[in-house]
Amino acid sequence: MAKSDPTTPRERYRTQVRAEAMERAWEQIATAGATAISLNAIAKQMGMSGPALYRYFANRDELITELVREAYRSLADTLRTAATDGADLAGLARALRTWALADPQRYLLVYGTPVPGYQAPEDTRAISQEIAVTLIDACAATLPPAAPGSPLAIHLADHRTWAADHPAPPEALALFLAFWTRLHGVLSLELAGHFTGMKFDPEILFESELATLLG
Amino acid sequence: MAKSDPTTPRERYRTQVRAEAMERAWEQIATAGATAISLNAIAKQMGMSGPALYRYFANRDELITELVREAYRSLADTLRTAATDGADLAGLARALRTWALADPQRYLLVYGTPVPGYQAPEDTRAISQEIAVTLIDACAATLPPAAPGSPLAIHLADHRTWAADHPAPPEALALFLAFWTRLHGVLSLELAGHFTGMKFDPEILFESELATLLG
DNA sequence: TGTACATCAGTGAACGCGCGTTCACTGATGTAC
DNA sequence: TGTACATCAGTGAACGCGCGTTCACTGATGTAC
Repeated sequence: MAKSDPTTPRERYRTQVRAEAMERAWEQIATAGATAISLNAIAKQMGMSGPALYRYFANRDELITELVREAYRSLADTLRTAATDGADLAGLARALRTWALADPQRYLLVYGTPVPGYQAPEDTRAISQEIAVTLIDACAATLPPAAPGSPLAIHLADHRTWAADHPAPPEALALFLAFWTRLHGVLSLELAGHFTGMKFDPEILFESELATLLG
Repeated sequence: MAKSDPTTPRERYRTQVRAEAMERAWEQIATAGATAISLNAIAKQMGMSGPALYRYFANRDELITELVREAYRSLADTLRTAATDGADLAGLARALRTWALADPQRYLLVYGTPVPGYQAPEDTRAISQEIAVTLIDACAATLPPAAPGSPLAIHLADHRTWAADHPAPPEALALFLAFWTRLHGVLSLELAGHFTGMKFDPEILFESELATLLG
């Protein structure tokens, strides 16, 4: 049993060190932003030499890719869990905001200004689509029975490959895009600090946008 | 006449070199993002030595500050000119989008993820307020006579210092915030490349959001 | 259980790079008499 | 108009820093007989 177990002690150690490195990477991101991620600095903070980390990551880009993947996965899981627990679109919106506020730089790594010189890998697109599908499901359930066909909805009826060809009515796709972009608008400005100094409460704005979305 | 002119040849030369340095800086931003701005690289591209630029900018932060100021000024002027020429809220929205698409990194420098380690100076707040006031004016003119007092509007009635205590009805302030955050939501995702791959037209989404805003 | 070997984690030195910034200096441009 | 001086632009060398990454090597951990 233990013999056939594919996770040898060495393999377990490897994943452990990788996990700790990514932990430190998140701390570094939280402090100085995604651009500042440095294998040397992470290694130093783990008490080991710079080149040692190259046993665990091929290079800096692979580390960033892993972080992006982890962030996407975390959000996808958060939303899917909420949906499974019976959350409606409003509940998903609040889950999204909670997730974003828990670690602003994690949100911005994925949805903020791209890290210069870094190209996101193809397979994150799959997770991104998974997130979209979860939200489109909730949008379809929220939709009033006879929603009017807006120009956007008409356009989307023929452009739904990005949504994994989700069979929802085009109005649900339109609702999802409004949901996504509006909440991102509030969240990204809030997380980037563009509301600090203005003395109003961003949460009220968020809730107001959400209420408008739900009609 | 020419004697009392305060712009001596030397001063004119100074402003000229400063202008060219900022030109190169914008090119550098367009290529590699705001984080990559480097006095040395700019100097080299101008055919002069690195330290020479320190005659024109106290340090890297002052250059960035000047770029931020220039971006804000450009947007403020663009919107004010459009408003003076009789543009309504929709016209201002399209002027904003045109301005953003003309130089995506310029938009992101101001409204994107903040440059790590850089603190924006106080006086940009004034230009930012000028932009807000221009838009709030247009929002007030767009507002239906008897707009309902949403929770957000009620909240904003007592929190309008950020809008330079604009005397518009709180519903106009609420409309401005929706205007700003929704259009930023679409624009920032578009400029950051989050719609590439999805095959739909972001402009249709932008126009759809705009139509919804105007009721 | 014990020995011989292979695997792999981690080190330190090194390469080349670019950065921000300071400083002493040259040479050209302006100013004052 | 011509000379003497002050101002200022730009240079090259230098400092210290951190980065990504490669490489030859040591030492510990596992594996096979």
